[in-house]
Amino acid sequence: MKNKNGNTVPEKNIERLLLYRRILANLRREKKTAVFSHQLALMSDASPAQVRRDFMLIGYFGSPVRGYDIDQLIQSINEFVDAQEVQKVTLVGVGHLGRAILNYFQGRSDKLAITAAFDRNPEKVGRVLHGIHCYPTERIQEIVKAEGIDVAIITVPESEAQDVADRLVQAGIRGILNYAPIKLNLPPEIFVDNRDMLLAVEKIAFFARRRIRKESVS
Amino acid sequence: MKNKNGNTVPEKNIERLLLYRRILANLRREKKTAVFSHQLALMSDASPAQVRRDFMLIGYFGSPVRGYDIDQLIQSINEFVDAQEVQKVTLVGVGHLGRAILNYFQGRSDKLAITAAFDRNPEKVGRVLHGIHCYPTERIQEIVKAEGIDVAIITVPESEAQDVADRLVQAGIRGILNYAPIKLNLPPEIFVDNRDMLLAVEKIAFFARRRIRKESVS
DNA sequence: TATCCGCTGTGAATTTGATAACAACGTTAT
DNA sequence: ATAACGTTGTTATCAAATTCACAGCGGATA
Ligand SMILES: NC(=O)c1ccc[n+]([C@@H]2O[C@H](COP(=O)([O-])OP(=O)(O)OC[C@H]3O[C@@H](n4cnc5c(N)ncnc54)[C@H](O)[C@@H]3O)[C@@H](O)[C@H]2O)c1
Ligand SMILES: NC(=O)c1ccc[n+]([C@@H]2O[C@H](COP(=O)([O-])OP(=O)(O)OC[C@H]3O[C@@H](n4cnc5c(N)ncnc54)[C@H](O)[C@@H]3O)[C@@H](O)[C@H]2O)c1
Repeated sequence: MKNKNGNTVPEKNIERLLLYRRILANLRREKKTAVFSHQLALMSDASPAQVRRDFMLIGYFGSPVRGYDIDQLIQSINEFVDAQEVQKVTLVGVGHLGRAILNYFQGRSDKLAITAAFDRNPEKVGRVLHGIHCYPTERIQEIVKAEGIDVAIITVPESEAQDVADRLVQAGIRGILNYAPIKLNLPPEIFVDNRDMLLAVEKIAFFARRRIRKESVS
Repeated sequence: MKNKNGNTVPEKNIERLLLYRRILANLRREKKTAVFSHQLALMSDASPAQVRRDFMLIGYFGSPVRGYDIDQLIQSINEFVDAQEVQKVTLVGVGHLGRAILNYFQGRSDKLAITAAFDRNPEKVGRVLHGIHCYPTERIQEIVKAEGIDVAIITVPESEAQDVADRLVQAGIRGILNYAPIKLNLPPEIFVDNRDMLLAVEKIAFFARRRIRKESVS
């Protein structure tokens, strides 16, 4: 969690870098080859100064005349945020939400791959859903360790989430994306991101009433 | 948009207040009647001082001896964040993700209700999914206006999202929860929250790799 | 009674994050 | 030539968010 200067990298910087990367990939598809900070700023709801600061962080330098070379910039972001090899991801709880996510994830990233799913429902175990093999929950320890998976997505019911999380951590997982509406109690070195759709709608409902002009990204 | 002191309310404060409310509701179910700031802090990953500051914002005062009365505190948060009447929500795109969300949402909130869904697939139109009637996309304008819906959840494919968002705004929507991986171009008074699962996993993968194991001191 | 205790509410201090501002520098126009 | 231009990298400034730290208080203790 330290950058080359020995300081910790703030979460927000990483979020923005990942967003820039997606935008850049789209621009490249449109045959663009270079971009200025103010253009990226518009497309990402950041300020031009912030865009430039973010690129300072990863040590990429643009040209005052041509701006940022899109291919090189993507490459620099890749080097900063990606692992050397593909990082493996697992999903636990192949229900409504789990299947939607498996479906969405497929082929979207070349540096992340969901390589196994788990469920405790015997009807789902053994099947292949959206290209992913589904194993029984009991085999989490075995398979996560064998495959070297280090990120997990939890989409089991609220009541099961803590238990599943404990097993995953036991098996060596380092980061969790948790969709169950509950705070997981885990050791501090595990990076957890909670995604609660109900809290999100409640927040939007609040600001929709109050007419705040703002856009948030996550 | 303004609190009692005339200042705009930061998004983060609202997020935390909504989280406290959920935690408080759980505590009440366990027959607890009061809680201290340091207890809430533990359960919400905030600091005790921050918890107290958040309650300053909504003007609720606890007792140094008994702490915060759970029922009263919930009531105060309700008064601050909830609308007078139920706020109506719609969902557009009843696919994998859309159905998962309809399923999850049902009966979870008494101040928010999904009262209509939309899809352009004739097979889905006219059906009732998870208790919600599904209408054709062409009727967005008509039904959103008639029902007075002011928040929308977008779960259509990327290529359709901007068009759907434009229609919704046209129909009077004030806030959008957008699950399509694209930045919506909308007037600034519309509150938009983008939820991108892929960016989330990328971020977690980054910190999962980099997070330093905290050594326990013995 | 007097003393101690643990918590709240909050002003002040600190930390963190965002913006402004500008020197430096190729490019273009004249 | 050289002046004007537009953008970058970066420092200085500003703003927001968080934490600190402590007065004040009601209850418990002796
Ligand atoms: N954050 C969001 O946007 C959002 C949206 C919808 C649902 N959710 C949450 O996601 C979770 C799943 O929702 P859903 O609608 O997909 O539910 P679901 O019932 O359709 O799916 C749950 C799946 O988990 C499996 N499961 C249950 N216990 C398990 C265990 N111990 N180990 C492995 N698998 C187990 C079940 O067999 C089932 O396949 C719930 O916690 C729900 O609250 C979140
Ligand atoms: N952020 C996340 O976590 C996440 C996860 C999964 C999917 N997604 C995104 O959510 C969206 C939906 O994903 P999905 O897996 O449910 O896809 P899906 O194909 O299963 O569902 C899409 C639905 O939208 C309907 N639709 C298409 N065009 C429409 C239009 N113009 N008006 C109304 N309805 C229309 C289709 O008929 C279908 O029912 C996609 O944009 C996907 O990228 C996001």
